[in-house]
Amino acid sequence: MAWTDERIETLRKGWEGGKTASQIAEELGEGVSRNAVIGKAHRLGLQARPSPVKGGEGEAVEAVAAAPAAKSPAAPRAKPEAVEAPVLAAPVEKPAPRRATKVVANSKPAKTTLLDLSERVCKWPIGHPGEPDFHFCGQPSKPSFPYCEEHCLVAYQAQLPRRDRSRPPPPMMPGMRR
DNA sequence: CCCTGATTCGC
DNA sequence: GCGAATCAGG
Repeated sequence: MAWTDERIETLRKGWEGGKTASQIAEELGEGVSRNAVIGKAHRLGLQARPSPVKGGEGEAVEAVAAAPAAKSPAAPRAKPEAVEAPVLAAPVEKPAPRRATKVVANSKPAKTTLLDLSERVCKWPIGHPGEPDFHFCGQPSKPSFPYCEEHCLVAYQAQLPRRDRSRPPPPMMPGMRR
């Protein structure tokens, strides 16, 4: 989509108004990513917004190595390839202990509660509201859908001609009682 | 995991 | 000019 004056206006307004890039992207509608917003904002010169990363604090970590290009605007992005490990540092290098997903003995099923809901988890209710164990499906939702694949199939059923949908009753819906 | 903004770079 | 990919920090 093109950056019309109107959309740029929305962007500028939101950005200066303190909205996050995500919120602005959402406001601009589909087809506009958070990155698109940030990229455009910078190109427009709207910069300087509290970045969670910028503060960073300096501190000369290892010093020695020496980077000829010490003039990095912000976070320097070193390409993995070009990095040469200093031989004289780190006498005891640990081989990155992979954090195993240790599911020892007592691991709870971890039910998805109201508080766990987000844009990308399936919000299909399991059980009935008010019940002690009422929760939500919680599976990864289909992108841009409120439910996972499985529940989307149940939630979004093509409208059949009235004549034909008389007989086969619809499947049981969550929260439905008979 | 989720989120944030910043930067790069192929298109 | 654009923005996905990626980085880096919370």
